Amino acid sequence: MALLDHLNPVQRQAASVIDGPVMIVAGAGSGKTRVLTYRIAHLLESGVPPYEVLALTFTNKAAKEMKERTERLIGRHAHSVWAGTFHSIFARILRHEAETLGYTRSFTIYDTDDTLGLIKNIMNSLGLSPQQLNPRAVQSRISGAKNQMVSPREYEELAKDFIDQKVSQVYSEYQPKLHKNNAMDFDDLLLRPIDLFRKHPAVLEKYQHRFKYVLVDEYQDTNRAQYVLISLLASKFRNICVVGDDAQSIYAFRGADIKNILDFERDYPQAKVFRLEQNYRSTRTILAAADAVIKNNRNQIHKTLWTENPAGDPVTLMECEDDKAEGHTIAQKVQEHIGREKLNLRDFAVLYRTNAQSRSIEDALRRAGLPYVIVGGIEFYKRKEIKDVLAYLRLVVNPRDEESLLRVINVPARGIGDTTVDKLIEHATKTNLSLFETVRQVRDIPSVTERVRNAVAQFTALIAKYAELKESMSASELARSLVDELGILKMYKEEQTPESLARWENVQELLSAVSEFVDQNAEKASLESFLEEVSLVAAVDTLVDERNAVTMMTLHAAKGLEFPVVFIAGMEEGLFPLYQVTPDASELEEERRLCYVGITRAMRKVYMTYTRIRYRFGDVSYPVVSRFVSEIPDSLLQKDAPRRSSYAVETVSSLQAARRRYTTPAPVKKPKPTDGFVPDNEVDYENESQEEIKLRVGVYVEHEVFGKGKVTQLSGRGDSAKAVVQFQGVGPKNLMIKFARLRVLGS
DNA sequence: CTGGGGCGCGTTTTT
DNA sequence: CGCGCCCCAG
Repeated sequence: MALLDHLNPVQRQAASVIDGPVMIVAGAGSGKTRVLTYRIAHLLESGVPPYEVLALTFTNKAAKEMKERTERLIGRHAHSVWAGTFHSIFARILRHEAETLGYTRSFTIYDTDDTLGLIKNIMNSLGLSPQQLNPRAVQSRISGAKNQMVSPREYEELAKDFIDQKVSQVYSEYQPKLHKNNAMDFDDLLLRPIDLFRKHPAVLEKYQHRFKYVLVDEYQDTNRAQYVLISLLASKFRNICVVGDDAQSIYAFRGADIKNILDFERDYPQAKVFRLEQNYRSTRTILAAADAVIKNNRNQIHKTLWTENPAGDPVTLMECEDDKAEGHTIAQKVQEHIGREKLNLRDFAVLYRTNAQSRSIEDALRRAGLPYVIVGGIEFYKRKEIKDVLAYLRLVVNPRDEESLLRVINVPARGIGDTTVDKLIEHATKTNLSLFETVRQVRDIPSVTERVRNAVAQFTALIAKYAELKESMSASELARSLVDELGILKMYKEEQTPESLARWENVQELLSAVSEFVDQNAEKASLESFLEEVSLVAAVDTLVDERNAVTMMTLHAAKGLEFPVVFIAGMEEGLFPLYQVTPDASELEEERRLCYVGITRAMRKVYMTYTRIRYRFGDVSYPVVSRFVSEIPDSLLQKDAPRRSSYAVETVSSLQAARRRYTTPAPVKKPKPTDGFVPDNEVDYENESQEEIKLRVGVYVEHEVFGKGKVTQLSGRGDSAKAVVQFQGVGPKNLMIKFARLRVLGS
């Protein structure tokens, strides 16, 4: 049987037209990835060398899946295909061409936290206080401008209002500063290649020949810069194939332009367009519900998705008293399903609009003993202790990286305080030297005391030492040795709080991640490449399929995934659709597309929940059910009886909760889940809850630091529960129970 | 210069 | 409600 015989007729055509521009409009669940992989396989079978094929995606996970599936079809040959995210592919190209652009190939990639820090520093030097101008707003405007390819100069001309003028000032400093730091932000990873290609036609031509066949996944999510980049690369051979679904465009907020997909036929008049409209994933009811919602969008290419699947169950809507009841209801439904059908925990997904919603659901699942994984949330690589170590590694690789320098110059505390740092910066500005140079020549600054000079000198010697060791040590040896020398692990270990122990674990986890990276990438495993990979991992990338657990994530993170049973929590006006004031039409349409994405993740069953009382920002609201629910006809909807909140006695799962909150292993290659909970043998839950229950006023307890004492007062519930304990010889202390690790001694 | 405590702030979604 | 940041005391 020939390769393409496994496809339906439209899929087959879409996969077999090799030359010229092709657009595949692929509805949800219509076998998009299948077509893409078969298309690549077919290209290779037709004699196209794998290294001439470039497949661009938005997440590493999607790229990896595409590659693996192609390899499964036609073998190792497919391994040399260039498949990756926009950002990682162009970062790779930029490493090769860095010198042409005035960077070194060791340039650092700044994530949003790093750039925010940079923006704050610039604002500070310009005398702009964060009160008068929110640094985050500045950041978002600068990034927006860059996505639209508006230069600092152009921005200045366009800036009319007061805020834009200030932003313009910052932007004008920002870009040169990045360059000076030998650093690029996420936007630069797309913009600098455009610069490169435009200024150096020979380089462009080299890559045009390199990538004769370009495929783009999730084309509806491309922004202006990505669009230009694709056009440049494909303009010579015009073998470009884009796949997308305008109904699933959910990233307009960060510059994705739905016009890119709508205009494809105009850009490439000879383009062949294929529509994949048969859905293989969902029941008829689910599709009908999704369609009923999306058709309220005016701005939409009309599509008729159909399926041969059975009608299936209606969508179930469940009203809950509050978020606690909501979590409880979800947990209960999961258990019901598992008791009734042959379903695994991994068959369930709980989707929500905002990460903040996860907590109450988490609590409920934990209480029900249901293992779960959270995709995203507070990410591993954004944790303070991790960022600190990474900043050292970055500095070793790229001493011009001023943000990293400032981050760690006094971490762990070595007596170089703000005053000293200000002096250093001032001196650097005056002498026009880089900050690292200035720091190296600290002896020339008279106002710095001898003691501080020595501290600074030691710091630079440390960095210099590792910069040299880098030539003879593997990345993992270097990281281990640096961390040891810094005494970071020791410091966290000695602090003996649950947070610090969790940080200790995280740093250990980071070191294992480096080792693993080195093991898996052999001679290619430079420190630079490790750092790059780390900067470019997305939350979804860390989702492990092997783990049997309920998956929790935002609706955004769920795109591209599918689950037999899907819960969408928080179907409330204001929350989903999310808005602060009155939403404008286009924002509302994006929210609606997000709802469409959510519903179409489900294969067999969709549950929606909403609450009558919602706690947000610490106060209450009494939301009304989301308009998206109302858009689903009654014939497809089944309303469950309202759920009361459960008034069961609350037990505080102290240690466990605290540790979990601060421990989030998610290393690079074979990542562990970003967050979650798996009952295991390490902790005895029974005992733990018992201790909690026994915690009453009058009881004697023991604390690791304060010693023995008597509980005199209890307040709060759940994670915020506190106890006042009268310690012998120490006096009264107000403690958060979840952190305090109190050992109950008896009455 | 460091650390702790208190205040005020924001809070969408992500490469 | 939780976190980050600032200020204050040591």
